[in-house]
Amino acid sequence: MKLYNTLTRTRDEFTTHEPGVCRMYTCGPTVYHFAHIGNLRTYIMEDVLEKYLRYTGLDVKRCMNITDVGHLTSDADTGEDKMLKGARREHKTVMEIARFYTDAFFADCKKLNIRIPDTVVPATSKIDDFIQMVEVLIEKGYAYLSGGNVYFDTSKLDNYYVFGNQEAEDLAVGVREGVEADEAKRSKTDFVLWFTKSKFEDQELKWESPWGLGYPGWHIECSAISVSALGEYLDLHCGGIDNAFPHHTNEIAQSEAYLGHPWCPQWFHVLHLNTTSGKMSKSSGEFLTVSLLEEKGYDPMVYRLFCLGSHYRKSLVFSWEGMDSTKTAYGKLVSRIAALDPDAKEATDPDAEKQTAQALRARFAEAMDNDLNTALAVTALYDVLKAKIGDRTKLALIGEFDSVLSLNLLEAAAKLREQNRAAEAAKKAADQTAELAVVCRSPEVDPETAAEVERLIRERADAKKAKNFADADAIREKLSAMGVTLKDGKNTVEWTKE
RNA sequence: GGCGACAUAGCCAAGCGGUAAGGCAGAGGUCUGCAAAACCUUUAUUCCCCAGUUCGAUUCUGGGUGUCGCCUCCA
Repeated sequence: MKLYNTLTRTRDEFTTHEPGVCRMYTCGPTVYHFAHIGNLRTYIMEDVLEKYLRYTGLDVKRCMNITDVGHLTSDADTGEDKMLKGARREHKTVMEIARFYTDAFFADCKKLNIRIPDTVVPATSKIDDFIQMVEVLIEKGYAYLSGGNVYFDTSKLDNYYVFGNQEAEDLAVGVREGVEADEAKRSKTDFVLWFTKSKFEDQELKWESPWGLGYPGWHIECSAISVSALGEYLDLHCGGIDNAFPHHTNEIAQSEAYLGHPWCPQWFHVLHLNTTSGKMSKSSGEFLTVSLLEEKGYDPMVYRLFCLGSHYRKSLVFSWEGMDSTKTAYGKLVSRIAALDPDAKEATDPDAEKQTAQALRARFAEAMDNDLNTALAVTALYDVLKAKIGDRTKLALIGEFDSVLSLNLLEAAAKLREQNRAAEAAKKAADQTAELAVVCRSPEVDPETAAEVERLIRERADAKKAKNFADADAIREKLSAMGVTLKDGKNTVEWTKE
């Protein structure tokens, strides 16, 4: 498989240190707020990558950290979030807040079919490891104490800017407002390993350390957690593109200084989800969550398909128009799969069938092998549907591909097939008795509304029978205003509600 | 100021030197009192602009233009 590597800036053949095993690390969320769908784009793409690596037969050992320390009370997010405000009002501790948003994050992952990594490590559970790593860095001469904090000395490295061709002099310190140069640093690229002088006044979590009461720097947690969970040789490190610098750059500096040898050869970065006005972020712009998408009537799978429709290394612009078109596409895809017969007869020419299936499989693999081309992998789904092979083979292939894409295709199709069967039965019964059957296709509608809708539908049917089409259309208009869509059959009317 | 990415139909999007996938929307058709849904058919002589390399460039090179991101909160 070829995968773009931010370190080499080329698409490299993906290899692992130990054959057959892939050690994969993912930067997890900072749990002081709900994850927005832009954060989740990165996790979706990483999830597809992990699942595809498994699909190719690799034993993936994956670890993710949870940042529950150090950034919980920065000034960027004061008073913005009601939950956080509420938590404060209710005198909840920072740990309770972290717990709450960690659970919320995993709940979102579940909705989006994102597999939870084997090992999930909250930063606060590994403070001893961080301290030990910082001690070693000081011992080895890579770190120094200044102004109460421990800093990493970037001047000790031969190559610090691994992800860019930037020179230290070209870095503009304080480009962003509110960022001040730290006078205690020897060099402006140095970064903090351990704080005892908190820059956040209400920092709640502090631990004893050889350098005094304090808390770890932002970068040390990923280095320490990764080494302790996955060992000295990592195969693949993932994260959002914004982490490339400074977070990942600093991780490499720390880890390699600590280990004394090269650490991770392959870096996978997902580009951002943008809104039309710019980047979606916690501190600015539109903030969209999975729950909000659901409230607006979008199945989380629609968002997953939206993400899969474009390449992870291109920034993706979110739009409601795009979501609508994806929603339609997803619905059609599921209904085409539902139309396949799971009990279809065996193929008449099994060899030809096998050959075609193999070609389709190859097309899927070729797409994914080519730097995770998920858009083409989705197209492979359509290729399966169009192929001249039996329904059972089609369903098997779709199931196989969906073990990687995780769009819930088979489950959604089975559900729809069940609904179709029920509607079919009602239709048959109606045809026999020649009485109108009203079939509701939106089971979540409350009984009162459903009864009212049914009453109107019957009224309309009577008007139609009397050839009073104006009244019939008026009733349909009324229903349409209620968000109800009708589908007329011979002796049945099926309806759905938004 | 420095570093980096991207530009393909009305919209989203693939394409990695051999003559423009796929999805959505649109158009035409079947069905229907009219609709809706579903299904079938159809939709880019051309890929931001200008040079160059090549038998051949959307793909490679150089130069423009535009959009976006990063430069110590960020996925």
